[in-house]
Amino acid sequence: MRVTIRDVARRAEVSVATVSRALGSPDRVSEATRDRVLAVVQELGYRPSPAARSLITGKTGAIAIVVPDLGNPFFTGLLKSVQARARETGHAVLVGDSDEDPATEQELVRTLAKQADGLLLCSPGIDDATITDLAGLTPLALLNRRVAGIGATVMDSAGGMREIVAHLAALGHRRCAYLNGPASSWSNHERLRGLRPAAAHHGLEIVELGPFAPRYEDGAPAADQALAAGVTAVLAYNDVMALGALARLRERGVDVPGELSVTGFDDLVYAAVSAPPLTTVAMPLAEAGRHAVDLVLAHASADPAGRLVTELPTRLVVRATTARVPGGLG
Amino acid sequence: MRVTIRDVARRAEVSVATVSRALGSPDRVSEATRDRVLAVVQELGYRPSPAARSLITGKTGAIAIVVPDLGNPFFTGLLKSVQARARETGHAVLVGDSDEDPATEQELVRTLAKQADGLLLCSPGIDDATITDLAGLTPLALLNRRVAGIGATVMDSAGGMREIVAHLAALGHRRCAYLNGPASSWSNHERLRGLRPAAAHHGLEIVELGPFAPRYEDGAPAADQALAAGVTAVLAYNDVMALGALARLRERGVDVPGELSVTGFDDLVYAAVSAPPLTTVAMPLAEAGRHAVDLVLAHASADPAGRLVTELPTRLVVRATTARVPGGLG
DNA sequence: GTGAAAGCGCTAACAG
DNA sequence: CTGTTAGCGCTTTCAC
Repeated sequence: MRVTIRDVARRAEVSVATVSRALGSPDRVSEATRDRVLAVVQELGYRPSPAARSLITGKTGAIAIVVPDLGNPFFTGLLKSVQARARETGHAVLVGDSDEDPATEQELVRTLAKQADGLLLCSPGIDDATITDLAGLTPLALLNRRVAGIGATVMDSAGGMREIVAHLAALGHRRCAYLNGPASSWSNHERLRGLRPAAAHHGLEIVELGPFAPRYEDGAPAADQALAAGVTAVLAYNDVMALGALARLRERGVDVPGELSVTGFDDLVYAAVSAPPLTTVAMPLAEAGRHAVDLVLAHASADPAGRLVTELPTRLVVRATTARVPGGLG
Repeated sequence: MRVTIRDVARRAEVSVATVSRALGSPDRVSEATRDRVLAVVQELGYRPSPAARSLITGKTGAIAIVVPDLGNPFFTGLLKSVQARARETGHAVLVGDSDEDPATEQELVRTLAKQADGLLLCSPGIDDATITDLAGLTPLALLNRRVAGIGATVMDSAGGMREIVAHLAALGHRRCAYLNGPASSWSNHERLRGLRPAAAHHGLEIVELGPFAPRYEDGAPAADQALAAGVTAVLAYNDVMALGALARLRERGVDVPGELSVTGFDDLVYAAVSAPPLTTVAMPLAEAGRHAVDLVLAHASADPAGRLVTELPTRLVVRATTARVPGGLG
């Protein structure tokens, strides 16, 4: 706004074109000129206007990410790594929080699409058709979701679920409850896709409860229902829900894992401080964020991005909320 | 990029100016014309280019926030409420994570300043002079920090600390450790500003340890030092650190609060699920975020913003990590 | 290697 | 109430 390219040009006694080149393609300017221009740039503290530049190049120098809940450490973990990678590539990051509302989510995408060179979408909520539609607006990369023809970075939920089931089965559990996340959530489907066959395979009966919102507060009613279902283990959709359930169980005097085993999903840092520390599945957040940024940027520059969808591995982390089934053979 | 204002103008058989007005100042266009234009806008899916608009108006329609660590729920809690408020006012939000590094922080501010109408800075790290300098670049609002002449929203750390001290003193503690946050952190100073006089007043001896980085992992060495210091209570700089310390203490078989009391600061959601649930001080994050956005926006539109700095109250939340001093009179 | 000039898409006077 | 016109700050042909 204050110091423009003309100020620099005048002071360096060159044309604005030369200033522009000195900054953008240093090798198309003589060394002497470049040094002089750069010195003036430094002296005046000149920074090109992103808006003006954007108007011409069509690039904004930003990427956007929209998530369902910034209160969930899973998404902020992703955001942190996205921000870091974006910075490395010289991009700013715009963030939108839809508060789990599909309509808001869509509006956010439509708005941010114009303000960013690419958009990362963590959207359990929107339907496939709409996503395909949205993908026409701007380079789009999905996180933890697959939609035909759209680039995505996913983490292996089904595999993680299989590990949980095997773990529980090995501990002698035969009747467990699964606390569903949002019904429309892709991640929830994936959990089920891993859970059901694995349970059948191990002869585990699964009582499905919910759906519940993936919020800490919703862990309480979920825990109550699980208790009423007469199971020996509870598999929660994610850590946040498991943590909420744990708090409720303690409130009701239920011994975890003595009377009831509990598992989460995500391995938030705080899973380690719960009482007791939570058995859960670790998600490769840092890698996923980095990967998704590269994916959307490649797409934005029409690079042949390589694989359209990449699946990153997950890993069971056994802590202290799972134990042998009560009254079992020990 | 694709459908421009001219396309709309042509299709609606009006001039581009009319389209612009129909969108921006609906009351300066006849109802009939407006409806026709709006219909075409709808039909074509036209959205004004933020870059072009920005170039003229000088407004970007975004506000930026830079924080030291997106992995800390304290900052993401703030971010969530900032995002919500920004959306209400029609602004996008840019986020920068400095990873606790002052140099990165400053670079982030300088970059984002050009891309936003205002900037919220959570900067424990940068020195006052630099902040004053930065404030010349763009409307700036500080969060949890006071610098002369600059708008700020702060939460009453000192007051919270006083409450903790009074609580601990009432439980019979006489020798406590304080785990310092970053030495240069304004919040840490504020904690001390509340702590020292209150401790003196209550006849409490304080062993100051650290500084430590306000990260979960740094809770472990902090806990070890506190243990070596032979105190009966440990006051951590914040919850994240307290949670890390708690994990370490459990690892070492120390009974909290039987042998040692522990307090945090911030009241993150996860403070309630720790083992045991953490006694801490609740910070008015939601209100602070909202307030800061309004402050910076008022500043950006040269409104007489009212109070330059607003202090929001904090509140002690007693949970289960504090108890009577061991061997006390019970 | 450098300069002049033409816009990028839009808003804001200024006329009518 | 509506149209014409002049840029916002910059990059990018196109000449020289």
